[in-house]
Amino acid sequence: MTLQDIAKQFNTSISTVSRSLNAPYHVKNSLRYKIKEYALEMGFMPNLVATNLRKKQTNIIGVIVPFISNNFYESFLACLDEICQKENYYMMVLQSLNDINKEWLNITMFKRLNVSALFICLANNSHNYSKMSALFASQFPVIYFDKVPNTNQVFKIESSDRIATELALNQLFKKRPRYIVGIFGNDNTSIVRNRLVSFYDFIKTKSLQGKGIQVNCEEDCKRQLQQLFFFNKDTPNAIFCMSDELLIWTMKFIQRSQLKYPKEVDIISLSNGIIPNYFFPEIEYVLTSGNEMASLCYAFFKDIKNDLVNKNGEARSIKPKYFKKNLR
Amino acid sequence: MTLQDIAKQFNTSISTVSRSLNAPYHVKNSLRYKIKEYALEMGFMPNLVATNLRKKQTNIIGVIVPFISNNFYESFLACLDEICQKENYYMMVLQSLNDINKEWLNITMFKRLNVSALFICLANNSHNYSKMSALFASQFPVIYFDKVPNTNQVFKIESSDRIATELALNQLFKKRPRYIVGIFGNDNTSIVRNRLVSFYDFIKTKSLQGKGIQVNCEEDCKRQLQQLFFFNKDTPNAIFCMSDELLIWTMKFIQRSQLKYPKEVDIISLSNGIIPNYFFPEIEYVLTSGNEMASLCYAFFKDIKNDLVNKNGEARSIKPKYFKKNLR
DNA sequence: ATGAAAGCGCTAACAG
DNA sequence: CTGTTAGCGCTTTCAT
Repeated sequence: MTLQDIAKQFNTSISTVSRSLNAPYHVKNSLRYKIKEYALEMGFMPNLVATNLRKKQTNIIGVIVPFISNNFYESFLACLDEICQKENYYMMVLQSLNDINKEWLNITMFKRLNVSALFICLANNSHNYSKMSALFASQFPVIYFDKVPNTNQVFKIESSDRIATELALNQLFKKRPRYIVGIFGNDNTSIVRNRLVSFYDFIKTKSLQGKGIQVNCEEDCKRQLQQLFFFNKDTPNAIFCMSDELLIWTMKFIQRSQLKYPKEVDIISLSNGIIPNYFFPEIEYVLTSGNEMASLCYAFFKDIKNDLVNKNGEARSIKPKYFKKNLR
Repeated sequence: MTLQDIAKQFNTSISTVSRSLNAPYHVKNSLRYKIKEYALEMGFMPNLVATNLRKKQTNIIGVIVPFISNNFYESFLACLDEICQKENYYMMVLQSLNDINKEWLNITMFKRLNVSALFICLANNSHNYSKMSALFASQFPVIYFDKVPNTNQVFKIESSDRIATELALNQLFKKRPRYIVGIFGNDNTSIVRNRLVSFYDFIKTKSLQGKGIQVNCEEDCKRQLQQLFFFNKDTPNAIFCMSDELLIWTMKFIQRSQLKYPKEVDIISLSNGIIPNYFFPEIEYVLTSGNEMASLCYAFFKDIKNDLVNKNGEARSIKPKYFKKNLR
């Protein structure tokens, strides 16, 4: 069923039908009502592909993340999805699997689909952003979030790694820890680097005993923690985990070693709030939720869109706030 | 940059350019090479929207799931994504949030986008499938998976709830349990019903003592388990969880109550294999992975697609196999 | 208030 | 092997 079909039904033209459905004020009321009713009754659904081709706009917001199945991105996507629905956009998600070739493939896909905007969290070591910025540039906004390029020439929303890390460490600090272990991923992303540096800065400022370890798998994590907890003179009594995944590995170690927390060892994590509640007692954490970042991305997008129209588009960066949870 | 632009560059027609790029055998080699090279160099990307309008085909496989952030769907999506990439399809995911209105919105969206196929796991209590089947019907295949309509008139891939449940219970049975608790969701889905019935059938057949409880939240789960474990004459010594979420709640109870497993209570779960490894010792489980279902969906789709061409399309249903993991 | 017509970028049937 | 042409379904300008 197309506009054509409806037009025939009323012995009128395609334009009139189109106008009845979209720009009501230009069609005689009586006719308009009849057309709308008929369209509704027949379940007419305008072909998006045709509309998009004509309008050169899709109302699709393309999102690229390394993995869909990650607590942080999940919360980001859930929130963005909700916003999009309210605002009459469609969210389309593709994952890069941290593969920069796949990332590029996804980018071109979105370009060819004429998406209205691209929100992207870069794959590790991605250098695609230079090509990409050129590609979309003046046509559609590209907003980088979470893992962002190291340049000021783009729109980006970074995670405030330093603030979140300090918030968590301060929480541990209140309970006068003797020796803090920081557990970090061992990939070379800005996130890991920032959190690691903030960790050591904090340790230094507070004149604490502390050690940051970088682990690449559960086994590695276990090995390093065993070393620290059972083969050292000084036993740590506080742990900071920079992510959910690391928290899981750490908790496996804790349970295996039958260490009591928070009594023998105090634990805090950066998290989007799901995993820490899988354990009893619940783990303290600083909420680094994707929700806020999604809201910021969308707000940023609307802002830029207007700017693009006014030709004032200019690189800017925003940082979200963080909150502590499950505190004792 | 469009075909037009390239055509001008070589003083030739749009068709020749199009053919050079898509149907090489119809263009003189020398010209073809030059055109392809030029297109590559200039980073030409054919407009998908135009192609789709013309071909009435999008190469997008639309997927609707209740939630993206669910271990089972994650594995399904990850696997399907991989397949799609290999086969030159794009996977587009929308979530219904178990809201049948949002589900319907998503369905119409996919319809209007002319997707090549729709894979859908129904929202709880959805009755949209009757309208939907009519909508897509002969045009595109609709494949229902996991939560499927209770009719034989559609293409569907069900989970083999009975087989998976029996596999898990048999594993418990080997260790001669005195009293098995089965923990089930309390939504009225076919999955819950099937697993619950299988549970009781098994208990009966083996003449075991057993009780199935249905819980709707962590608190409820705790309350009911406390009752069974601490306020009853007979204490259960084996637990069967029908899903990951229930396993998490159960483990919270176990840890809180300081029950030892597998010594004091043996635990097994149906799972897609992530959550059971969050605990130490790891929990035994029967793998109900989304991966296999994704493969089956895609294979089914290709099959139906050919059938549709041959006008032999006929409702069929397939069931996947399951495997046990983490066994002791 | 309405219709005719152009055209978004592409493919494919047809003619040569 | 190549160009011309029609048209996918829709929006929008320009007449009337």
